[in-house]
Amino acid sequence: MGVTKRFIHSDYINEIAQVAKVFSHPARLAILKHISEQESCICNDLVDEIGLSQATISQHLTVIADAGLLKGTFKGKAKCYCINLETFEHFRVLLNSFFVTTKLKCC
Amino acid sequence: MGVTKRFIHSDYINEIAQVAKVFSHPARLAILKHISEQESCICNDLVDEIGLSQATISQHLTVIADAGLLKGTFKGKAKCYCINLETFEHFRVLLNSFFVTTKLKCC
DNA sequence: TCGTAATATTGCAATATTACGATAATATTG
DNA sequence: CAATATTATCGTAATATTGCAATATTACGA
Repeated sequence: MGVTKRFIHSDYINEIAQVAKVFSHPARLAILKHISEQESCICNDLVDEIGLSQATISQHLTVIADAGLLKGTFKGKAKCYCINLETFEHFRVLLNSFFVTTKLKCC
Repeated sequence: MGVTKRFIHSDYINEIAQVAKVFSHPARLAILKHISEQESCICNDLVDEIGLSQATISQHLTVIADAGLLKGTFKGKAKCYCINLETFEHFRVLLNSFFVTTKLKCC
């Protein structure tokens, strides 16, 4: 089918899966890395740095932004992206919580 | 195209993306949770607990096992699964490292 | 060895994802 | 306003993923 049956799982499980999905593509990780290293970043820079087309980079940026991981402002012609640290930290804690709570009960 | 261009990224980035992918499906998270809560687990129990077919559960178990997250032994007719804590902890540290190192350099 | 129970594999249909070229939209500069 | 630069969106092709029924395999007990 190709469609994930989310309704059979808890909200907690679904949220973690959704968060993990954002980080499950190397291009998105690379984008996050690049943005973090430059404090702010222009999409066109990313196109040069990473070897993907502008359209593809823009798509990945949308996924990252939809997850709430970006704060975008305009600076000159280019859109200036910045990582939303609050969301980023929230995701770190969320993912870690899965590991910790799972580990505690394991054999 | 549908095919991820892994060769343009570093091994580190690719490894983290691969790990995140394992955790990016709610069924796999649910399976890990169930196994951890029962110390050991039979696939058929998972089929009852989670609302997916035996074939689908088995497929997800393969993905989890291929990642090195399971230790499987035989107990009676059923296969007894147990989480590989070393790998599990390794993955936790790996994912966390991405967050920590990215965060440190961010604006 | 035969039957049974449990798990794995195969094949398929439906949907999702990835990637890119073309083009549109938006903002800045002249 | 026109030209330019930058980013977003659309359409499309190729591949991946998800899920299940059917079947195969495996292990055990009679």
